[in-house]
Amino acid sequence: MIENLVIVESPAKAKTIEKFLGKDFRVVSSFGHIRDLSKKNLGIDIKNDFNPDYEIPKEKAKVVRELRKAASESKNIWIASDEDREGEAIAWHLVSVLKLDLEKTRRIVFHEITREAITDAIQNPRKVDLNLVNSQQARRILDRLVGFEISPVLWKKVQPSLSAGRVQSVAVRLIVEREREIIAFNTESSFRISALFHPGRPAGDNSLIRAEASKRFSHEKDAGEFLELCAASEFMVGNVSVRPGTRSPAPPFITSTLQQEAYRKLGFSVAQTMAVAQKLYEAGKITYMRTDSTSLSKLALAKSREVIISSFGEKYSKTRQFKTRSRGAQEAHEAIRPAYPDVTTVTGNQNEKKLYELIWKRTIASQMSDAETEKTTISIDMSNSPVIFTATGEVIKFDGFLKVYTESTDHENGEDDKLIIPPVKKGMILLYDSISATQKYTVPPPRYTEASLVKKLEELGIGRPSTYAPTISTIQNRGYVMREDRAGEKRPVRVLTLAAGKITSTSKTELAGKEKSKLFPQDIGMIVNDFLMENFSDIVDYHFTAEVEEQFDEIAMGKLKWTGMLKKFYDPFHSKVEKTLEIKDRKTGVRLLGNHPETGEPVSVKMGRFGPVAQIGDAGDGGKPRFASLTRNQLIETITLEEALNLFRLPRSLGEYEGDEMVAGIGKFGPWIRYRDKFYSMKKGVDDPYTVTTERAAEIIKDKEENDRKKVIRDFGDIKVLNGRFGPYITRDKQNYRMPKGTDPEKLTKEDTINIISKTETSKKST
DNA sequence: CAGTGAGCGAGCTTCCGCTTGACTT
Repeated sequence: MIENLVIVESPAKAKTIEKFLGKDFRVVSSFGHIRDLSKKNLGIDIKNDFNPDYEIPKEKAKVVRELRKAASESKNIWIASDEDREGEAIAWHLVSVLKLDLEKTRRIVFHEITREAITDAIQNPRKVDLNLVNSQQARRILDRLVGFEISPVLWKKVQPSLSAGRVQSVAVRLIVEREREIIAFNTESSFRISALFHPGRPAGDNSLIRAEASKRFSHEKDAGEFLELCAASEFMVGNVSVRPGTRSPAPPFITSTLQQEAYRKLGFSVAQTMAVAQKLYEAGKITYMRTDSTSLSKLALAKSREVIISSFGEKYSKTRQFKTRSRGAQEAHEAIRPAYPDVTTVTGNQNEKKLYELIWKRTIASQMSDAETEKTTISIDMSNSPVIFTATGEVIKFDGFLKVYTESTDHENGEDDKLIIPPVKKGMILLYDSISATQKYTVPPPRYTEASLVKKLEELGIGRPSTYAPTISTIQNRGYVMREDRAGEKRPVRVLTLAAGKITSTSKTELAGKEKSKLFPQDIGMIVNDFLMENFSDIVDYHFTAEVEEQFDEIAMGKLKWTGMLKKFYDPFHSKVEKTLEIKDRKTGVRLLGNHPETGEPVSVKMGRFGPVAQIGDAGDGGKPRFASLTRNQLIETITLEEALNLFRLPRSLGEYEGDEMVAGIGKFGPWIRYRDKFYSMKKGVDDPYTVTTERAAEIIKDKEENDRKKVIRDFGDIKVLNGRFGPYITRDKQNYRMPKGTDPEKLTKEDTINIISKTETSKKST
């Protein structure tokens, strides 16, 4: 018999805690929730006060078996699941599944994983808080009702296998609406005037002052006239102001900020960040990575202080505790920090090292002094114009936390790098080195990255640390959005430059609209979003989660009955579901583009059975419409009549090669040529399926065939020795086998290859 | 891997939030 059994959620936590408790304690883990609503159907008896039908999922059967055994062998049971709504529910399910006594079971919580906190927790047990449990049940049931009643409506009225939910549908809405802002955006350009001044004779770069004019000019002509004014003007220093300032460090990482910074500084996807952090956590190198709290344990504060003082000196230390800002935070864990702040680097792969270093720097910097700065602003007046030039410069007087870490921003171009301003006085005459008018374009709002979407969701209080990464996967798996790159387009930039009294004009180009790893909505995402906006606007409302969260809080405080809250939500919601099911037609997002210029038939685009499709003509009156699939990057919302008509030019015949026809088309993976039932890819950026000639097509086929011939080194019928991207290999039944080192592929016999294959097969089985 | 786009019907899909392995390649 074991004296005491402690149940926690995470096995890594169990291991740590066991070390702190004596041998009278055994610590086991529940691996999160052990029970959930039935998977097969709704899992809720609506008529019977929303009575939930809980079951133990298959993958949890083993854990539950082991927990039951451990419980039966123990005298006292302590449930130490996390101190939040979900943790309380886990405790309650454990009581129920392990058939414990609700009155006798000791519920304890650790605010941090330190000996002190754990001993303190053991001395202050309480009972399971049923109000908190009920608020979790309300949350769980509401999410199930929303997801499992709206999704089937989508299957009937839009497309099978789609999904909707309180969290994912808002994530999609954000992306769709941002795209529409970008589509509607009108790019304008104006001329921005910047100048380089110097006091008297130029004395090298150090004495140059970079200043910007207060006025911008819409047209090149006006900008040119202003430069002429400048050529004839005298420049004099107006005001000089020197102001001290401070900069403070960012709070320690929580899940969302870690995801953002790992994306900005290391280029990690949200899922990748979580996977690497999980490794570090399991290895005991960092604290728990799914958290919404910025607070640090007393121990971490003290340790960080020691590290800072010994590395940088007393002056650099400033112990601080940050208030958690995020909405709906439940603060069951600490911030994400190094388990041992005195450990600066860790072993492990490159990504683990990089992420650890980032976490270490952020934590340490948060406990360091403010940086002290001095900001200088001077204005420069013109003798013949009211336009004023302004120059700003900043110097760091004391670096403080900046010694270790600076937070990145989402703005890619850090063009406002602060320069040092040489000492100047009011009334001093300045000479220009050069003054230029540069064409600047306005930019549309940026598309979301995975990380910036997480940031936005968190601001809205939607989703939890454990669900940000899965939510982003879900909306991509459903095809609602895709993470993509765009090459961007070149556009002209006009520059006028005044130097030594002469104005010259030049033309440059810049790249506009280049995108890397951004979230683009797809047609089906836009259609589903519009459908939800039309029929379930309250569910996809940005405030919906915040409003129900308020009610969950009231349930937790015992001020509101959870079944009553659900009824009040469900009745009007369900009648909307019923009403929406009465809609006759499927929503296809159909858009009429105009009429065919020759036949006059209507041309439209819509979501078809196999994806977005363009259509010429109607099906009624025995008419046979023609169809063509849209290509990647074309949207139903933005495609033009001309682009749609162009789609019908493919597939097109390219003439004959050695007596057989060649056909060009565009597929999922780019343009192709079909010849004798085989497909040949066209070269990206070289060949265009609309214009490729018969000769060029024949050449592509010849090249490919020659490459294929080179590819086969030995041919033994069912077994072949081939030349691949990574060198020679053996293939049989679509299975590939590596060549042992030092073999000459030309000399292989069939026997040899069979030997190699059987050797690889047996070594595979043994692992 | 790429082409399809008639219609019917059975059986399937789906949520959010807590936790990690056990599976494949």
